[in-house]
Amino acid sequence: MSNINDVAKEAGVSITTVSRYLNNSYPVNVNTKKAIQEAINKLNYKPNAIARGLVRKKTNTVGIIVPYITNMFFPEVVRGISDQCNAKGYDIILVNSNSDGFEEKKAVENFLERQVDGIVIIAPKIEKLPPSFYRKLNKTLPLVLVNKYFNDKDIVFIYNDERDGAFKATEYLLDLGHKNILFISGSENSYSSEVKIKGFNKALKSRGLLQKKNSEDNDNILISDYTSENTFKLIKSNMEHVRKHSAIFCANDLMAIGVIKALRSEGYEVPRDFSVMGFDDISISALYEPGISTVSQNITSLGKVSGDAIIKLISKEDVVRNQVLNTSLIIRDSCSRIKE
Amino acid sequence: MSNINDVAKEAGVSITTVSRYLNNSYPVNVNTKKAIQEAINKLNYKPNAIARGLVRKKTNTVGIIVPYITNMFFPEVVRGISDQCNAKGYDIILVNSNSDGFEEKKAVENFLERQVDGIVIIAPKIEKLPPSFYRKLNKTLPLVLVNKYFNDKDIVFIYNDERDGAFKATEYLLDLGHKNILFISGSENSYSSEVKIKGFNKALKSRGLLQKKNSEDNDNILISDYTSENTFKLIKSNMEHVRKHSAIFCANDLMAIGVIKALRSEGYEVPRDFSVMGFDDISISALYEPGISTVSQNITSLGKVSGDAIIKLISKEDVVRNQVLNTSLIIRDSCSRIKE
DNA sequence: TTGAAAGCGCTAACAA
DNA sequence: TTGTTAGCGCTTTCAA
Repeated sequence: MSNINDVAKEAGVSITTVSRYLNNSYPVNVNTKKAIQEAINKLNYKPNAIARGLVRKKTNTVGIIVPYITNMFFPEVVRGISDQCNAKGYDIILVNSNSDGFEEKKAVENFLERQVDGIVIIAPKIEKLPPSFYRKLNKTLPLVLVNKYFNDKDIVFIYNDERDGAFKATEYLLDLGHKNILFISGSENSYSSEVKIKGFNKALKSRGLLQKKNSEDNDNILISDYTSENTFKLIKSNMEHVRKHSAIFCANDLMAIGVIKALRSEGYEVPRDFSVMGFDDISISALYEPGISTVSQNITSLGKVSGDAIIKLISKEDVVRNQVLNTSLIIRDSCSRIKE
Repeated sequence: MSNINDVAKEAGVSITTVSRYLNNSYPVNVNTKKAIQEAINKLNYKPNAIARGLVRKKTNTVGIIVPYITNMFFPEVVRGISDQCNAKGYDIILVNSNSDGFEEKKAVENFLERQVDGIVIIAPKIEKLPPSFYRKLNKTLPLVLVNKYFNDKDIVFIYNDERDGAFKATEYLLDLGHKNILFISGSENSYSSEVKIKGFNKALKSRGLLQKKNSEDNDNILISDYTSENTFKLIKSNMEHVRKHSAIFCANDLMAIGVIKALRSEGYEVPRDFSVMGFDDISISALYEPGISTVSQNITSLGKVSGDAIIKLISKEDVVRNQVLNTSLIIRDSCSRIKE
């Protein structure tokens, strides 16, 4: 591997001039330019980004932390961020946290050592890591938090309006005449399930349908785990309870598929006997039969906007602190008007 | 941000001693250790990996190039590589090439400038970039090529035996009594489709069923584009031709779903009227109804083995040059014995 | 338009 | 067990 010295020697100039030519930072004589370029070609020289990063105190790198890269939702977001960053000359260091707060913290510290210019955390573990962690980090370097939110006016948050998505989906079901809607949550106390339940309840309340009880014995909510398999089992073993409802609203599409399969295995048809609504609009939902009505999370623009934001923060441009993206209802074939 | 000088001053020792403590490279007095650690804590010091990389000529980074991060197959591979690398203290720089040879080349050059310790290319564009490109790269630094192969005894290749997978799938169809099998290819002249067609033809030949023709008018092969939508259309507009066959073997699962949907919309049922076989075993295939019989590519171990290989290459350990992983037949419900 | 030299933060050879 | 010093490959003042 040749370095800038070799090039300078070969071209018969000083390394300063080579550097200037490389970076276009000062005028260089045309003939000198030619000589340098020839030397570069001859030696197959490539500037060392590490050395450059050391002196410039800028690595043109952004760190991304993702909970599960295998989760369909996230690669799409990573892709959006990565596209924006690459276009501006930044590279991506990607770390998979397994949705573990400790791993996330380790990744952040590693990023700091690596002198990344900015950090994007997708679905940060705000249930595990205290707000102070993120606040302090946000003071240290450009930071963007994606798809979660807590109250802080200095941090840049970019997320989908899941609450409104759940609200719209519930309204749609209500408009179809369903009065007893069962909600299948994906986890007990996560940010995402709480937000969706809020939207769900808001819609019920607006029609005077919200039962006034403490949340403990909410009997129109069942808790599953975001997987198709376990939701299948959950429905099968709670059929008696399920039968009291005419529509089932699931916190993600995978669970909606589990529900449909369970219902079928009990001899029911969707949407004939039950309406089933999903959330996320993963690619399966369009391919499945029946096509699953769901809430689209606008994943692509989530990534694009996040990538845009981190680049702007790094460039010290203004960025809106709190960007909430619209979700939209995707109507396919898994819901129908209630039979009287 | 404090540096090693600040720590040394604070602890009242030289920077060498701090460095030794940090790297555990030489014995340091217990009290000195304590003083240094206190200084580190007080100043919240983190070693600068860039500076360290410059002098050590090692960045603990591996570059990964992936054609489409949104393609379901690839995140799984990336995950495997990333797990292995992280466990050994390496970070991942990820670049999405859009399966474009030029982008891939740019990414490689960028990696070289960034002084990565090794490069893993998933599905390298060997149809566009000449073998010489990879051979030269392989002489420059540790390189692993995943899921493609060309004849070179110095490069480390890790790939699934797609040929054998296609062979086994075809044999299975043959064993069910199907004599007229239609193959849906995903592209015209790609490595992957050629390899699968070879396996397909080998099975036919072994039963004396291979038509002796030039490949131009192979009338048991239809060319699609790996998407569900276009395969749907292709089947619809070629129904007359399709009807001459009793089984359809698709080069990926998405196309299998497109085929099933098209068949349904023509009033047929799968597997009653046609048997349909996929390839890849993406997660939809288990959830779809009917469950799609397919060839599993062993994606997880593809990533794991690749990650392992690049680390070993970097550590100058021995690595098998040519690792082919077994594919396996996953039998679900989309194929049945032919009706007489 | 060009060059000499300092220095980015760190490691490692050499010396003590 | 510790410190001095050179230098990794580059950018950037300062001076010419």
